[in-house]
Amino acid sequence: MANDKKLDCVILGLLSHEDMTGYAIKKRMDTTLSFFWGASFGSIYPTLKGLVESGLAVKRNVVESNRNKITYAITEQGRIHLRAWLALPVQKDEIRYETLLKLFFADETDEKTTIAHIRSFEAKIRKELPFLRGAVQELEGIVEGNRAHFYYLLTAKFGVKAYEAYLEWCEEAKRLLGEKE
Amino acid sequence: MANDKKLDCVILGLLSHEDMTGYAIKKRMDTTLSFFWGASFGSIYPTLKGLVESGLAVKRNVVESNRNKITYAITEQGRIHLRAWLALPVQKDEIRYETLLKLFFADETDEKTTIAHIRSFEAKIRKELPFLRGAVQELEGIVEGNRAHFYYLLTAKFGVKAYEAYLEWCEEAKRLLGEKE
DNA sequence: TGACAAATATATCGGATTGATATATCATCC
DNA sequence: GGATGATATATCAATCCGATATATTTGTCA
Repeated sequence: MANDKKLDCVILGLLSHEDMTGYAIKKRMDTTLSFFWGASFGSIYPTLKGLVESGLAVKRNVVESNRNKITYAITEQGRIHLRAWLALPVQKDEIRYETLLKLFFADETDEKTTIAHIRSFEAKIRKELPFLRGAVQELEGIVEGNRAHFYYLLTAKFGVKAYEAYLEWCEEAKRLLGEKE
Repeated sequence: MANDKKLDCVILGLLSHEDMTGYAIKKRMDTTLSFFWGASFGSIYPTLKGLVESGLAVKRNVVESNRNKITYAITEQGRIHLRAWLALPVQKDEIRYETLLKLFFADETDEKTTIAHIRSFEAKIRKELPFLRGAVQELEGIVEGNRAHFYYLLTAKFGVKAYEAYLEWCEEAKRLLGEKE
């Protein structure tokens, strides 16, 4: 199995911390990882299937509080795969900001629409920033001696710095759009 | 034709500025738009075909300096489609930073590897920042009265602010990784 | 002038991924 | 008891990327 299927490695990374169900993996994606990565159910479940088939993870039927769950655990082979990927150079870092796309082509629309896009971008950032700041504060307290928490802290700090810069830009963009008229 | 195929709208946006070949569209994606959007040949050519089939663009065989080119132009219908999309709320802004992903799972690897990832991220940003700063400076000179240039300027300013924040984070991350030992 | 690399230009294909949708069970609240 | 929402798994069409193939033109160095 090649090391270039990203989601294989993301899921193995999550499983390296703890055993998880597909649903729990999705939830983690939508919370902790959401500001720098994402994945859908439509990719998570087939990927888990593939990981089991190639021996990188194992499946365990668990009954917990009267509910049947399928929990996945990383294997030694899976850990080797994960480490090999971590050692490879980063292939791609990319942004896909539809807001900037619409802004770039905004000469085809009216200013009101454009300002609305910026405001809604700003609102989204303002809403997410407290969670990132909260994570930083919480992690700074408990990071001593825990490597996993330390790295989580570094990513959260990235998020805070980036989002603060975005908000500064929003102010400037709104000001320039206002002056323009 | 629905308004939810992003690449349709991106290409129509580019064609709203000037007629272009598929190749020129790809080049624009890899330069001006690269820090907030991307597209491959494997999506650009089929999309152009689709745009022509649905009457949003027209194809023109052009002979320029002994070379046969297929140039595409936006139609009035295409402009209507573009404007409708611009008026819709933004569906999704997303980051996919493999660097942050590898950092998040870095407790499975050694510190040397992690620092190397951060350094190479930093190098990439440092390399691209001058282009963005150059664009801002150039555009600030010629922006008067040109709406398209003004919006291009706003996106470039976003890039500069974001990239400067990234570099600050790189310094902090390297420092914290150093102190850790 | 000939050779070779690089840029221009178009096109296709497998595989990865999203977004939507479907199904079902369990927990909670009124 | 019924509604709603969370948990949980799964599939599918549409979309998109990355790699690859092909061919022509331009530029450069010998």
